[in-house]
Amino acid sequence: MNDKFLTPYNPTETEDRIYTQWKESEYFNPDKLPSRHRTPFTIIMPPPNANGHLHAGHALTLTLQDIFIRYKRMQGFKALWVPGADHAGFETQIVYEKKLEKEGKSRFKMDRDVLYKEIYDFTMENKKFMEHEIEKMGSSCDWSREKFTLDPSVVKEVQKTFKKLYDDGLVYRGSRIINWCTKHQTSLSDVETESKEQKDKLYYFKYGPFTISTARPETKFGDKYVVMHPDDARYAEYKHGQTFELEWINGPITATVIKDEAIDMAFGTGVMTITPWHSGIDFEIAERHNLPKEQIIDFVGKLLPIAGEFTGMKIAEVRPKMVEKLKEKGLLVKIDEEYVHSVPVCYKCATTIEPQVKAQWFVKMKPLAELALKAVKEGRVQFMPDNFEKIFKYWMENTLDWNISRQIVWGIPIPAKHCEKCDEFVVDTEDVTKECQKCKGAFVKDTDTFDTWFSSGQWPLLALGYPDSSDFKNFYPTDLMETGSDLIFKWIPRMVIFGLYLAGKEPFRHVYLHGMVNDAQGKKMSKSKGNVVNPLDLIAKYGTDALRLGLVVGNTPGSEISLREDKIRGYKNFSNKLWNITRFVLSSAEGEVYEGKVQDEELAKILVDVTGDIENYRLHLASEKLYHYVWHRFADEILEESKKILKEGSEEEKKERKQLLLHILAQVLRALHPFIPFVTEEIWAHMPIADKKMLIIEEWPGK
RNA sequence: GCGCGAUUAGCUCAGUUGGUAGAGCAACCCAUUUACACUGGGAAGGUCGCAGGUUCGAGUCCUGCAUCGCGCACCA
Repeated sequence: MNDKFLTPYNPTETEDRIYTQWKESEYFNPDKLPSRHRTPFTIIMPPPNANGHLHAGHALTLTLQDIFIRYKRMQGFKALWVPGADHAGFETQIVYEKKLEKEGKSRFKMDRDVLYKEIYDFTMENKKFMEHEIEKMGSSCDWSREKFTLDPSVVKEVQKTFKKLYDDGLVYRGSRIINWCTKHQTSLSDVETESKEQKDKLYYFKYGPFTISTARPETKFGDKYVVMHPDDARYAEYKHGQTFELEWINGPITATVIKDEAIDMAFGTGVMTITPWHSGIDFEIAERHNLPKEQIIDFVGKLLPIAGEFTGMKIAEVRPKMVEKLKEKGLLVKIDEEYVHSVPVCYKCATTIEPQVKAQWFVKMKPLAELALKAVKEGRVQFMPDNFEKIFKYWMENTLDWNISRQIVWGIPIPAKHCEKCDEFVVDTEDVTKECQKCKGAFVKDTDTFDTWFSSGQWPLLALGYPDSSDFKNFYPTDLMETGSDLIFKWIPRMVIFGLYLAGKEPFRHVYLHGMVNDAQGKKMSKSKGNVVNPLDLIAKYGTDALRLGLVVGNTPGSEISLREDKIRGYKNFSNKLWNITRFVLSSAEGEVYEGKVQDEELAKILVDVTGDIENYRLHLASEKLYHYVWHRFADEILEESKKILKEGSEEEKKERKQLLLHILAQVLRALHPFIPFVTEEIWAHMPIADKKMLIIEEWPGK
């Protein structure tokens, strides 16, 4: 027996060496697998952001995907797992802006090209860390196929998709209400905002014969339309279109009555004035009745000249001052101090979103969402756990047009131009149009970039080299998409849509969504709370195998998991237990070669069970069953009873028992390999088995 | 306001089709160098959130309620 089993298992010493062996074997590459591997099984890795280090959530997703890939590879599938890296437009730009802030710089004072180059270098540097960490997790992904979301071929294809959507009438440029982050100076899509509940004051003002209420008096300077529900009996005497004179903030104005069903009669007085430039609802009302829109607040959050004496002031400053002024004019009716409502905030900096009207590129979602909805209803895309199907459908039935323009440099440029003179625009992927056909003015390139999710949404296609590559022909549609449940809106629907729209086929058949990884007390990890767990620290202490098992056992699909160190420590002990079992088996069976003749019905039955569990995405059960069998059945009982047989049995009984021990150990190593690949591969190398291959391509033991 | 999820041992969580409650950790007792102390054996610990219902039988199915968490909407 090898002396190495005389000392406890050392993950740190083992893991990097084994990973190198796997890489050298080239078995991560499906084209290099032995001939028994014919039917493709494909997973596209959700590309981690290339702007920093991996967190616990990455550790979980990589573990789950690697388990499925290794399992399928052992079963004889032509397993492909495509790794990637995401430039993560807005998020990376924010990370870099924070870095600039620390250095006392601002991106708004920098040349665009210089800034782009700096973020590019920063990203390339961080991409290396991220890739190294994917390797540390034991991920058996095919590095020869790795893609980056800013690879020239990817950029080109994303721009072509934009052109195609435009030609098909599914992308349009429009001046519509958008979510504007005054800190980051960019528009955001609806999924890039969050709701924040807060308590504000609700002000009631006299507006001619009416009393209106508002939480945002500072937007009211230009309000000239007063709106009420057509069925509201209280205001039946006022007719739609009727005008009246009134005294308002900065003097007398003429206002018009508008009747619209969007008004909630139960709210406040049932009457409101509208500010179409700074409110989604008001914008819609204005659109319906063809009313003018006027900007009150500029893009940095300061009042425009329409505010008269308040021009140039910030919102927070203006609000009390103008309320005071209205009070002096006798127009303040009352103030409700306890008005609790939610406001949209930037999901990254929590700055309150200022709705603005701005010319942007939009994707017309309804016809595309219908494609996705149909695919899900027909079962061509299935969710695990299946309650996500309901959420997906609801979302697809209630889509808003998607703003894909971002006013940031870090991203894929939108291939469009507009005329300096008349604002005519043109989509130009080849950069050939120089002059406006309408007015002969000069065209300038759009400086906006795409929403990251516009390119990420096409990732299953792009990662496989859509449209012409052989990989795309061989491996699309993919089999499984494993990602966090928080991406059910941001990402999953967009991938389904683009897959169906561009390739005519759903991008994946199954979606497995894991829950968020929380700290030991079940609290969300965040830098501000200081409870962030770094997977690399855990790997250094307990080994990757232990971390992987700790993330998988008892973790049901979709539900949150509390990451506790004592649990991971327990699974480090399991690796060592397996190590010592091997020590006992190999020393007991010294000189014996595994003949593969014995069977063990009990184990065979468990392996059938485990196989069923994995097939049905019950990894938490599969892993626990194996753990329990190895520790409490194989070690505690079978090994113990073997001691007596090996000591007192006949020669025949001894030989049979040795074969049985080798058999169980071999089967258990195979079955555990997807879960704890390092220690099993290491032990496998010392098994007395003739003509064995590396464990990574050995046959899966269950039926 | 609408929707989703959770509520099971001290803690963190399993419990696949309804058939006398499980794991890991912690705590308790015993064993003291055993393949493994990163160990073994043992014992203890739960009216499965509450109230009804269906059933021969409910942690599991149905209804209602409560508490916690999350998402969406409104956000005048």
